[in-house]
Amino acid sequence: MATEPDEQDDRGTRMRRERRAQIVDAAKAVFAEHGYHNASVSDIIGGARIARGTFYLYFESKQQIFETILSEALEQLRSRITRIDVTPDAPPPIEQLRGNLVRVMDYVLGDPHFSRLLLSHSLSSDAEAAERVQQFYAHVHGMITHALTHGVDMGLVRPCNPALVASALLGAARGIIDNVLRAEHPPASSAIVDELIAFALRGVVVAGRW
Amino acid sequence: MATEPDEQDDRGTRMRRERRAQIVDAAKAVFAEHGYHNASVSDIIGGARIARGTFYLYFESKQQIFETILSEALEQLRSRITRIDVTPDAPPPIEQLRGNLVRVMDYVLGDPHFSRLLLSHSLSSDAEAAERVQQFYAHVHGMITHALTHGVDMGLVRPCNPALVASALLGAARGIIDNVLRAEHPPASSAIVDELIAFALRGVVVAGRW
Amino acid sequence: MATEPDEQDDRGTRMRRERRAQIVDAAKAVFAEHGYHNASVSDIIGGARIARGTFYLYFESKQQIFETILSEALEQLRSRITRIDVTPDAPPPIEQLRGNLVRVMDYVLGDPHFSRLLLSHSLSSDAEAAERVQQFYAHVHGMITHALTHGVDMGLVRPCNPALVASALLGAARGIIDNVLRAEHPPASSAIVDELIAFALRGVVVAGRW
Amino acid sequence: MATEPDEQDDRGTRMRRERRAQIVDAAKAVFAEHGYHNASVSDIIGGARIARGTFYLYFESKQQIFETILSEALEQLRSRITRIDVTPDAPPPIEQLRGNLVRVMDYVLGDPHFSRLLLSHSLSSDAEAAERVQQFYAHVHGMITHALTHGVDMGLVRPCNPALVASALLGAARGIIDNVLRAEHPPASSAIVDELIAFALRGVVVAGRW
DNA sequence: CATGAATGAGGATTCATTCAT
DNA sequence: TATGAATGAATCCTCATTCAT
Repeated sequence: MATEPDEQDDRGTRMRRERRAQIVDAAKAVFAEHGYHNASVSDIIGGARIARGTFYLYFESKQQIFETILSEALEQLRSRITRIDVTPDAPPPIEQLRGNLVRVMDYVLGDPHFSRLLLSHSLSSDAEAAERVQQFYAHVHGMITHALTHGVDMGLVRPCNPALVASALLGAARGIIDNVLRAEHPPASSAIVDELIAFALRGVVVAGRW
Repeated sequence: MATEPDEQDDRGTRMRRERRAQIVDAAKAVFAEHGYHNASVSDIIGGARIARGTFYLYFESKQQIFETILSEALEQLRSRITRIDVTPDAPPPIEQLRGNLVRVMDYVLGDPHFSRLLLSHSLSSDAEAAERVQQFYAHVHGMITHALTHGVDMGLVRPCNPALVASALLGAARGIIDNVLRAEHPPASSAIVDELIAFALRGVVVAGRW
Repeated sequence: MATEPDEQDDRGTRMRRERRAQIVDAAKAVFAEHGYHNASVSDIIGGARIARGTFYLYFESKQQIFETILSEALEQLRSRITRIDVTPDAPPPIEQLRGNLVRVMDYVLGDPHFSRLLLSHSLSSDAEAAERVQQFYAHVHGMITHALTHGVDMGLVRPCNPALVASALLGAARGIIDNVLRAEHPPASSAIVDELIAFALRGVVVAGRW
Repeated sequence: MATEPDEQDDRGTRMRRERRAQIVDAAKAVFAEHGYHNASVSDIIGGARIARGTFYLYFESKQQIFETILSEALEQLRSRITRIDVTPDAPPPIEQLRGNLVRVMDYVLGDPHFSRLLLSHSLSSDAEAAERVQQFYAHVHGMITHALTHGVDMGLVRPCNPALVASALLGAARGIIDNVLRAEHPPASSAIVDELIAFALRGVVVAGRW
């Protein structure tokens, strides 16, 4: 009565969104701590302080909430990674790469629990989810492979097996993320990214040697 | 009766060892195919062609056989990685490194299924097992960090955050292993290792550039 | 405001009755289609286009609405069955019987879905409802038994175990109803009833034989 | 060691059969008392004095044991009903019919709980089971219809709608069974059957009248 | 030692009912 | 009165583990 129908609807929708987010947050924490299989719906509803039935009001099943969380996180990550623009007027490729990495790193540091989950994926959960994660990595791997191939053609990248080196690069990034997630006081994204880029470009040996 | 007690014991012991190995083999295959949680004791005893109770004569629990297998595999890997000897008479460090990597790679290619399991570890199984895997990686990470620190001191490695770069290196190795394990016809260990070493040492850019 | 209090009350009462009927109709359809247990309150409120809570404003429980519907239907049937009047001035008993059967048959054909429910009663729902249906059949069975006993006394009915034959007669009626309800194009009530009466009176053999 | 392998196997098989029968008996009683939906697996295992898991060692699900019981009972009944042989040398058809009915009646009286279940079928359980029961009745209905048609052709049965009268006959039989199952001290099968046959053949009126 | 039937704690999911708005 | 989000008891089913033979 005090509010217009629209406002009521809005409030209803907002409350629903908030409740949903509350469950998702609890689920993320639980999945991150125990893994998919060791996480029980009881854990999730306990964390979210809701009744058992309420969970099923918002998600069809434990599997579905997991896949939902996964998809949303992967979408977040995908949206933070943009294909590098090599047209003349675009910013230097390295700057674009750095931008991608900083954005990813920011996300990772902002949702550390779930990021841990992404790093240790595969067989842990169900086939559907594993496939989704796998596709995400394949997607990024493809982008890197493409960039490397391009770089080799342009004489910027030394001759190599692009697919293999792309795996190494992706692995290096994951390794650093893993390291950072374990740290109590992780460095700022930019510092981390600088180290990663330096390593990726020039390896570990001092310039000129070798 | 036909054999002396000692021989009986020997035979008994040997039979026990064989039976145990038979179970371990079956369990390895099952864990590799389904992951820890989706692997059931039924799958294992089915693969090993033994009765349910027999399994528990050789192993305390599903968890314990998993940890046993894990430990044995990690021990295999550990034994293939030797600390790099920097005394004057020792072979060149890079050769020693290459040797480590080739031996690891050979193991990985020789037991690809279980290696997959090692790559996607962490939360998949129980805390105990996750901890063991974690310790292994920490062990290797420590060795790399040590070597990098040493290399920086000696002026061979460019100044960097050794722990972070060690994570990148370890990640790169894992990335390449992951890639190789997915390949239908993986290259020979030495070719893979060459690519990894080249990347680790010099990154991706052409020499002289940058 | 535009209407007097009494009219308001009337309207309120009428609206309440209509709402109630709306729910009953939906519930009838749902129970008839799915049976008591497989019918969910969600199905009912979906059919009645009302909110969940509204249902409980009109009925205490799923069980109660079922029993209500059942009672109303049984009352309908009861009211269509009149005790046969054997006083001299009354119409011939057979005509009265035929009247009963035609009225019942008309009801059955008019609400075929729910009639199906009545035929397959007993254990399907809760004890209370089963008891009600049972009582209805017992009531009818009693009437038939009474009539048969009377008929035997009057020399119209051959000597028999009246209770047992009453069960057979009731069963025959139910069998025919069952048959008719399954038919796509059921015959007219009177045709069905003629067949039933002929069977009940004379059985299947040709007159004179046996 | 004291017994031959065969005997051991036999014993194992026998024990398994006995256990299975023990569960089936308990389930029959529970289903008969509460109906399919109101019967819980807990009720069954409570009645059978076994652990929860044991139930699933012998049956896949609550649904499956119900269908199994149903099928076995229907098979029992089917095997007790033989097609009536009208060749010259065969026993009189009425005697064959009586034999069928007595055998059915004996089964019904021997397993009264389950027989109750069969009488109140349909929507109570799952679609699969309802279908099976329905098919059984359709099978019997078909046999009766066939016999009636034949009887009409031979001039033994008065002209009628055979399918409708078959429903009445089947219903009469079910009605009598229902009555007998409710009785505390049911009459002997043959007495019941005599009454049913008399009713089916000649109806209720005294010979000569009408 | 070997066997496999039996066990029962634990987990996912459903749905009739309640209650704050 | 109407609403529909929230509740939680109840249910089915799985599977690691035990133990009598």
